[in-house]
Amino acid sequence: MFKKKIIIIEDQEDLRESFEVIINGSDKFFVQSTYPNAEKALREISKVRPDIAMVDLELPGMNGIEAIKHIKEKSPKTECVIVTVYEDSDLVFEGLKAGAVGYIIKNANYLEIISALDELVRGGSPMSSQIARMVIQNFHINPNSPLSSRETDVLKLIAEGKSYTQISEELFISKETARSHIKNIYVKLNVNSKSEAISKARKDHLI
Amino acid sequence: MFKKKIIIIEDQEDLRESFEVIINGSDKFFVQSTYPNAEKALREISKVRPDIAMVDLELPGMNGIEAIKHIKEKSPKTECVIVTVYEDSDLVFEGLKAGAVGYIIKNANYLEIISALDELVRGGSPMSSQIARMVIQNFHINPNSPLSSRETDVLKLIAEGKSYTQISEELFISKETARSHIKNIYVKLNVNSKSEAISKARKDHLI
DNA sequence: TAAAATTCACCCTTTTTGAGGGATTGAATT
DNA sequence: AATTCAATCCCTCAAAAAGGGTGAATTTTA
Repeated sequence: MFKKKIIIIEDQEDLRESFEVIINGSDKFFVQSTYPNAEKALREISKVRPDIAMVDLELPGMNGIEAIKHIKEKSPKTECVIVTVYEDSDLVFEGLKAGAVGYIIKNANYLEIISALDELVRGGSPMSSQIARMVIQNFHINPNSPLSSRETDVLKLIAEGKSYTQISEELFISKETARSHIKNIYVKLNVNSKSEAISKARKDHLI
Repeated sequence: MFKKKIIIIEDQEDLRESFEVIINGSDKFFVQSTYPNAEKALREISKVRPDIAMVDLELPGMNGIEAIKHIKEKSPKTECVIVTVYEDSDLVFEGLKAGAVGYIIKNANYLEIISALDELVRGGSPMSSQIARMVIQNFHINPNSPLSSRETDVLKLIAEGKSYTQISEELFISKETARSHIKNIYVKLNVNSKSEAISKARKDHLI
């Protein structure tokens, strides 16, 4: 088994060093290099290609969210872990959306850090259940939808880019019926085009 | 503080009863009623309106996934928890997508069950880090996209239902350029319409 | 330097869209 | 019993959009 190559992007020197010591003390991981900001890390990421990047969310210059996006662009196989003081914040959620697969709390102890990294390489995502809830709620549909179930069916197909004709074929109704539903959807959502309907539907989690 | 009202939908009588005993032994929860299948539960759900529904995934008749969907329709405020033997499966993931907010393993002990329910009422989602990974990977984009960044920009707008003209306006390019990009997208994705492009893009997490 | 990405133009035909109308049936609620 | 709502279907019309083909200039990047 090869040790997993890790880089650390963290502006606080003490933290950077304590993480390094802890990780280098393990038998599964080693720290390849550390960076005080995202810019310096991004300059080398393509050559270094680490297995794991630990990214602080609050960095001078480019913030952690943007850093994660760039890392995933330049080195897609690198798994990003958020390092944060705030256990449960929207910021962590943004980081996960940007491409991170989990996060580590700044004041975590040796065991917590190593076990989080362990979970990671075993294909898991270390995160609190609060964050997990935020994540899954993102693809739960809104139970207070103003639309009828048939209208929701139609809207889903609209969101897949289907035309009136295609929708009518998939739902075994006439094209005119599909158009009727769509007109009613427009009235209920207060929009007047497919694209507006899709935007509103996604924003309000109607589909 | 009122105790949280729970219903259990589980076909195995022994499990149903042991869950009931465990939960009724806690000071924060009580079992209002139990059901051996989804159909019977759904007949009463609108009147009972439990705070929490514990739903087995493998039920005779209607399965747990469908049951969860129906529960969320009829009683949106009821939080569904999956009860399953398989800790990490696509089935659990499907249940979460259907509207569940977490899951409990069938052979969990008293403490695990109560702490999972506790996490739930505190706004968390009890789940393993393996499941968490599956969940977040659902909104990570594919780093091996065949599309250029500009093409991806265009595709995102297509997925919002935008027309050639709207796309050109939003990206400050001419309509013909937008068409060019779209034609190239069609070739790269091997499709020949907007709807096909959207389907493929979503399936492959290109957007 | 060569390849890829980004930009734009003009040809063409067919389909779709959105805005107006209106109508019927059946189920659920009051 | 009355009424509302969902779901189904039909019509017209003009404007917009879509999709296919072909070619080419410019910039960026590997």
